[in-house]
Amino acid sequence: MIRLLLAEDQGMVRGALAALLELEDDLEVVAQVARGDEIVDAVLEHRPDVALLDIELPGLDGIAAAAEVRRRAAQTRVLMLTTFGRPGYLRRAMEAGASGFLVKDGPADELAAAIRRVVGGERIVDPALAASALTAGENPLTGRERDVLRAARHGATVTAIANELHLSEGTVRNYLSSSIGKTDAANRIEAARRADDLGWL
Amino acid sequence: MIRLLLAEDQGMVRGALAALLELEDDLEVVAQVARGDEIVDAVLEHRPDVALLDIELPGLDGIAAAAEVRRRAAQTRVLMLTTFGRPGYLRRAMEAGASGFLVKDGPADELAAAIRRVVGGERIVDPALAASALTAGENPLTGRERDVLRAARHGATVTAIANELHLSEGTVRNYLSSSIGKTDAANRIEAARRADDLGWL
DNA sequence: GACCGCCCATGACGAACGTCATGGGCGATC
DNA sequence: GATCGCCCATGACGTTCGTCATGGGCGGTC
Repeated sequence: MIRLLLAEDQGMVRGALAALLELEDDLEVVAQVARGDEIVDAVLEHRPDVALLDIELPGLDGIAAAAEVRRRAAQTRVLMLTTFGRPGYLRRAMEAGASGFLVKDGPADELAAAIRRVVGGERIVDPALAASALTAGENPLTGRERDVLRAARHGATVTAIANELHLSEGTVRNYLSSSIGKTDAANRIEAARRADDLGWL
Repeated sequence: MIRLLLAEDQGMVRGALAALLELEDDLEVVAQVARGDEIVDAVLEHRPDVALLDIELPGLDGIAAAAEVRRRAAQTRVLMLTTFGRPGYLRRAMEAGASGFLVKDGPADELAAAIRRVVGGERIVDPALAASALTAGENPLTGRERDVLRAARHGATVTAIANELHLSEGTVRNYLSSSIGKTDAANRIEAARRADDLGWL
């Protein structure tokens, strides 16, 4: 019997996935959590064989939780399950020690199959996603560049960003300019969008 | 036996929801589709009692599909099931003739309960969402204002928008300006974001 | 027929943005 | 100890953005 932990913030999706997995004779959902910061405690308490983690979760993102799980409960394998197949997500998930990376777009029967393969020691990666992760390359943004792009995502002005990050306005413009260059964008918004799509933020 | 059609673009979520619903003795999923433009044909072919529709679907959005279903197969009731509880979505879904509106955030057992109530002739709406739909009011944007905001969402420049919509640049700036005013925003990006959050685009 | 809202356009002006040059401080690398 | 990357800052310059005034065309309403 393969014991599973399920971390997913949308209640209906979480319940539905649990129903789907319980249909399989060899799978058993032993814990469900809705927040990223509840993952580690639940893993330590229930000791699942596989932790199925969404990435975008309240409290703590799934990738950070994955790293923590690997560190504190090495016998639990981590399988990421996400809506967004962003190259940077895949890269970071793998660096965090995940055993696999699935996008929710795929067919439903792929999930149980992937879980069994992960338990068998395999690492699961969507080939197309792996290719785009390789061509996209490393995240070229520096820490501050990520900061200003994150702040600029929803249309904040230079003044607002400067206040938020305690920087001078000129410095903010400089970081925005270099970020725009690195993302091949025409302006801050396109830069933020591209960086986000690549999982760089 | 309540016969269901399921429209949802993410394969794993669709399969999982089907598994969840099949657990109920009185529910039966008779058709599943991944695209909005496949909904009407599938409804006409399978004649479900309830069509469970996601809103953001490829091909045709779920609200437009709902209107079409009401028109061509009036005995099939429509229950919207979406990730985003946007006031404008709710309003438009109801205007399109939907019998209910659920967000995926809710508990999984709410889904089957809502389906049974919809079959019984009730209309299901999240109270909090209904309140925000009422306070948000009608969509104040004109057709062209929506057009330029949609085009501006991802950082397109005035020149790019003007070319895309075959307008002069001054006209585009005017529409952006009025949209910014109506959304209480400081710039085009914030305006686009707010309008999007309210389901106005 | 007057009025109103939406459409489209032009011109002008101040504010914000994106770029470039320049420079100092700091830790890591060689 | 020199080099390099990242951090932060300033000043200057040209471009784009957001606003306002103004006006014509067009369809619907009172």
